[in-house]
Amino acid sequence: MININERSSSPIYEQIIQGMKELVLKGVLQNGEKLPSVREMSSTLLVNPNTVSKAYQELERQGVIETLRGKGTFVCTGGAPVLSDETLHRLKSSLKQVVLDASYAGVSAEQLKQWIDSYLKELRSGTNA
Amino acid sequence: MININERSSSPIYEQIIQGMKELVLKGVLQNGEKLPSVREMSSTLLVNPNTVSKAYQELERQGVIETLRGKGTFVCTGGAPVLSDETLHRLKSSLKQVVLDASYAGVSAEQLKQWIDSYLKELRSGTNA
Amino acid sequence: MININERSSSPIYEQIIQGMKELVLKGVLQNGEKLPSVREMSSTLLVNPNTVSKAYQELERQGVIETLRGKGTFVCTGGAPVLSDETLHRLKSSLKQVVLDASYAGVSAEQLKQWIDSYLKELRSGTNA
Amino acid sequence: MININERSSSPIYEQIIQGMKELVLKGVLQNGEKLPSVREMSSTLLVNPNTVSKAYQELERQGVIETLRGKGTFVCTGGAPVLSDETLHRLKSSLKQVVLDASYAGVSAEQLKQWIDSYLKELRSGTNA
DNA sequence: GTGGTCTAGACCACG
DNA sequence: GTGGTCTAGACCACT
Repeated sequence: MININERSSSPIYEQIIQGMKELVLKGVLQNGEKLPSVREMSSTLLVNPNTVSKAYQELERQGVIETLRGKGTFVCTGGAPVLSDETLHRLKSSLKQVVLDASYAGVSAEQLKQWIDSYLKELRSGTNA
Repeated sequence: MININERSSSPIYEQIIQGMKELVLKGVLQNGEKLPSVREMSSTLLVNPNTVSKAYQELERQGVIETLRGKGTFVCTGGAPVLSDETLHRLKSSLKQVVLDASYAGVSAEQLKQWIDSYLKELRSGTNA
Repeated sequence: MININERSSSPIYEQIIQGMKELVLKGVLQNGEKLPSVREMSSTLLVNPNTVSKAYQELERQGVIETLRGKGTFVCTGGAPVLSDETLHRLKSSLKQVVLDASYAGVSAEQLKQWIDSYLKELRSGTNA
Repeated sequence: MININERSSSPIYEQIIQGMKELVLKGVLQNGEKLPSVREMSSTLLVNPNTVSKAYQELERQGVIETLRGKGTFVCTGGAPVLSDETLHRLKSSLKQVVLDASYAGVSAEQLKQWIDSYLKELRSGTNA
C-alpha cells in the first residue's frame, strides 16, 4: 500500500510516515486497527526492520499510532491536534518554498490551489492518485 | 537582505538560494545586476564561504544567475521557465506533503490558499513579511 | 482492585506487582490470606495468564507471597525487610532519576516531599487516591 | 564524566541522557557550550556511535541540547519547562513506585526526603556523589 | 570535521 | 509472536 522511492531525497522512514498518515486520513486504516508488524512491513517494503521501527516510533511520538507491549502497533487518531505556533510557522515556511519554486517554474497560484483541492478530494474519497 | 536561521531544518545553502530567488522576484535584484562576491556574501551572512559557493553554483545550475569569469556573478532572469515533468512532479509532491501536514495540524484548505495569496502579494509588492 | 493500564510505560506484570504490594500495605490483603488463582486473576484483569504468573513468581521471590503446592497462593508479610546494599542502591538511583526529572520539569523538592507524605497517608488509611 | 553501567536495567542511551542532564544541571556543561561529538563520545564511553546519537537526538527533542548542521551539538538550556499534566502524572507515578519499594525495604519517608535534599545539594554544588 | 540515514544481524523483555 | 536495544560498518549531506 505504501510506495517507497529509494531515489527520493526524503529518507525512507519519512516516506513510510507520510504513507501511513495518508492511509489513516483516507480511512484505509481505521482507528484502533492493528498495523502490520515491523517485521511484516519491512519484508513487504523490502526495507530494513530498523527503518520501519524508526518510522513507527516517530508516528507514535506524533500521536498517530500507539504501541501495546507484546501485542503490536495500532492506529490511534487521537483528539484535537495541537496547533502550536511552531507548527504553523513550519507549515507556512514549507508552503512559501513551494510557492517560490512554483513561481520560477511558471506554475500559477490557481494551479496550486487546484492541486490542493484535488489532493484533499483524493484523501476524502480514499482513492489513490 | 537575506535572513539565515542556523536552527532551521533546511540547510543554510538552501536558505541562501531561497533568499536570492525572493530578492529577484521582488525586483530588489534586477536582471543583469552584479551580485556580491562569495567572499563578501559569506562575511555579510556570517556563513562559511563554501556554503555560499554551493548556493551560487546551484543558482547558476537553475539559470537564476550566471558567472562571467573574472567579472563576477550576475542576475540572469532568463527566458521561459523550464516546465519539465520532473519539476512538476517534485512541486506536486512537496505540495502534497504540506497539505498532508496541514490536515493533521487542523489547518484548512482555505487557510492554505490564503497563505499562498498573501505570500504572492508580498513578492509582487517587493516588501518583507 | 488492581488497575491495569495497557498504555503505561511500565510492563503489565510490574503493575500487578505494584498493585498487590499496595493492597498488602493498605491491609486490604491480610497476612495469610489466600490470593485469587492465576487463572482467576487473569480473567479478572483481562490479562494474559503468563503475565499474572510472572508477577506471582516475582512477588514470591520478593517474599511478599508464598505458594503452597496444591493449596494456593498466600500473602506472607514475613519478617524483617531485607536491607541489602544493592536494594538501597537501586532505591537511591530511582529516586535520583525522579529528582532529576523533577528538576527539569520545574517541580520543587517541597512538592516531591509533599507527594511522598500524601502517598504514604493514602497507604496507611487504606483508601484509593 | 559519564558512567555507563552495562549491567544496568536501563538502556545505555538513557544513562547517557541522564548523565548529560546531570552535567548540565551541575553547570559542568554551560549554556551554549559545545558537546563532544558523537564519535568522540562513543569512543570515550566505549559505546557504539549510534547509541550516542540516539541519546543526543532524544536530548534535542527534550530541548536540552540543539544540533547545528555540520557544526556539532550544543547545550541549550531553553526557556521555561513545559509542565504538562502528563509529565506531572509520570513523575508522581515514578515517585509512588519508589515510595512503595522503600516501604517494603524498611526505608522511612524521612530517609527518602534526606536523599532528595542531599542529591539536590550535590547538583547545585556541581560535585560528584 | 559534523550529524543523519540505512543495512545486517544479534539479543532481550514482554505477553 | 511483538517491539526495543545494541553493535558494526557503510554512505551521504552539510559546513
